Amino acid sequence: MLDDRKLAVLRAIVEDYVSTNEPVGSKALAERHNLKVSPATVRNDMAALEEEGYITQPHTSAGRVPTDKGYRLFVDRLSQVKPLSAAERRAIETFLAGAVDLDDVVTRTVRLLAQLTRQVAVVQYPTLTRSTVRHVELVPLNDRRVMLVLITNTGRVEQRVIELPEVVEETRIAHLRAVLNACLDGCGLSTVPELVADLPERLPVEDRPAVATILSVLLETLVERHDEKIVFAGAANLAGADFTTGLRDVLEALEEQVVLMRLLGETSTDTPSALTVRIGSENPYLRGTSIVATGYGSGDKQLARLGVLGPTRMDYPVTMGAVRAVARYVSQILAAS
Amino acid sequence: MLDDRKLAVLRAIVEDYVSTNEPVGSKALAERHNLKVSPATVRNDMAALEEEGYITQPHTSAGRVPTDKGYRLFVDRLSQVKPLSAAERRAIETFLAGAVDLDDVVTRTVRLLAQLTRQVAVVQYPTLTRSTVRHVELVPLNDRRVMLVLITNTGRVEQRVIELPEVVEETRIAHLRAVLNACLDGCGLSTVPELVADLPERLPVEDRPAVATILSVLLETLVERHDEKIVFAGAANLAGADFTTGLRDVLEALEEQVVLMRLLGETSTDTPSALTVRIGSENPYLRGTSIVATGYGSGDKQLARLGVLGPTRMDYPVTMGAVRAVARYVSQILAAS
DNA sequence: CTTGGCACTCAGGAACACAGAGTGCTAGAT
DNA sequence: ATCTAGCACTCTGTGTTCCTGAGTGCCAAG
Repeated sequence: MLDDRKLAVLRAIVEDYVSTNEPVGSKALAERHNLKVSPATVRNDMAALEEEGYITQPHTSAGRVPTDKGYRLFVDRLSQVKPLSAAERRAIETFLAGAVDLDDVVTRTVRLLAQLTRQVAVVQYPTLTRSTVRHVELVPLNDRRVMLVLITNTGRVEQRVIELPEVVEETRIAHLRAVLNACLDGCGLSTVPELVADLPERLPVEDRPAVATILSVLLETLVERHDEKIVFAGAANLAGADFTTGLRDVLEALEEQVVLMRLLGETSTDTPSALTVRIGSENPYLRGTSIVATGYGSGDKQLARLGVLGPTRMDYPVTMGAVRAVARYVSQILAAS
Repeated sequence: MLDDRKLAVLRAIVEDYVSTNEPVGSKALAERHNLKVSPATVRNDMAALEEEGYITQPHTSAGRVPTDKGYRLFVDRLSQVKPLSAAERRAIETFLAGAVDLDDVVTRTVRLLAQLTRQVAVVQYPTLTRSTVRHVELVPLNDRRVMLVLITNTGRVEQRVIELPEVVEETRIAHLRAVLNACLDGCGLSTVPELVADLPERLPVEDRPAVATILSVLLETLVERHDEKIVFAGAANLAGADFTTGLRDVLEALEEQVVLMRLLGETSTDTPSALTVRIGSENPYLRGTSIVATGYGSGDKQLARLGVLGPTRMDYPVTMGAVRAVARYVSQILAAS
């Protein structure tokens, strides 16, 4: 039903349309790609492809344009992820190498990816719940206030100022800190609630109000950042592109953490390190855009996701190559630190 | 040369043009605002105003449009900052009240301001250099690594992982921490370099390499964040507006910390709490946009600036009211915490 | 199954006319 | 001295028409 030549025609249509942004006709197609057949033959194939829903024409007697379904087939079967050039690889390495902390890694990554793909890049902060506790610190600020600092193995630091219900001596605070660390060090964040559940009972009764306050803040910190922050960069790249859905909608989505989260997160599959591509109407919101995403993280644990958002008419092989490469480098950086 | 009526005409032109986005003609003007003169008279005044450069016509025989100079006069002499409605004030209060830490305050503020003005809001993080040290913490991670945490009176926390040149016992670290805090607590960040200058000499010689490493990181932390981060929100509001300079340029500027910094920062004057307005070509970059900004901060110290960026054709009285109100509320919040 | 030929369709651009809004100017009214 | 009314003029924006060219679908021959 779809023989090799028809697939070749589809591939050619996608490639031409992506690079020219104009509906591609049978004649130009037969010339530019050396299919060794006449335009008329190409037309027949096109008719078949249109019949199947892979391409469409904006108006009667214009060239053809790929549909979402067409792009899908192209991505799945007709294209290969394009590796980056050596120069690009070097650029990535040097750019990411200079990062000083987690914030910096994320910021650099998102900018890098935006620049590399000339699209909007989106990076999710490593999710706390999959991280482990490296250290808990209680810093007395004065006799009624302590600062809780939670450090994770990904280098992320969360802090909260806590008002205590009563004056607590520094030595008690120090003791509590020791207990907390003994209890939590190295444990997964998601296990923290169980681990601290019986903690108040194991401490002197006079400390319980203060402990309860501190623990509730600790748990709140864990919950609050449960689905983690997402940052983006490269919004300027939207200016040129034309979206079927309004530009406004896209910009709004970018500032709406929840929407972004779903766009990125819902793509996660059994093998999170695989590239996932969502094309146009496959997206839950933002029907007019495509998303190329993948997981990243230190070692074998996937911590979070990053990706690129752009118009459906996008150079998928190149974009996929860039996303994959950046994800790998970031994972390396995170593993090293 | 510019009598009261001419000024009234200019005010009317600005107001009409801002609300309709169309060049305003003499007839409509004479009707809508009850200047009690005929269109012909208005025309004479308009001719005078154009002569002086306050208004211009896009093409012969179209209505008039204010020039940058016209807006400037309007802002300086013809308009009053419009206070917010009671409902808006309540909204601000409740929205900002829920903030849990400095990051949260800034994030909420910038979103609030964007929503309130329907423009792009820009908020600069409180500058470290004007803050004071509240606490320095050294957290041993293992025998070769410590984490340096610097807490300021604005609630900002900076942290760095430090690789020590040699193994240092925990007790030594604790001692150094005590010394550092005794030395720095409550001091202005800008005075830190002098204060720690002779510190190595006052400590046992065997600790010096480690101390030197730690101090250099501490100083680096101070310097690096010297000009602070700027965040923005409300980019979606750009979608509707039309900029003389391209939309792309504006989006690029928003992601370019340095440019934003200058746009916000260079407006600072002797009295930083005053509203500053830069109109169109008065801006160093981004000629086609206007910026309404002001300082904010706890107490009488101005810590940083916040503001709004939008098209030159902007409702200045309303925008100025919103910026002023938000700045005041944020200052309150910061002072309270 | 492929190819060449042919009639058909439609978007986009050029040429044109025209209505409407707005102006500048001058002469009269206050 | 200033305001007003009238009038001729100048534009932009819009609607109409026409035309070209790219591209198609179909059919009959290779």
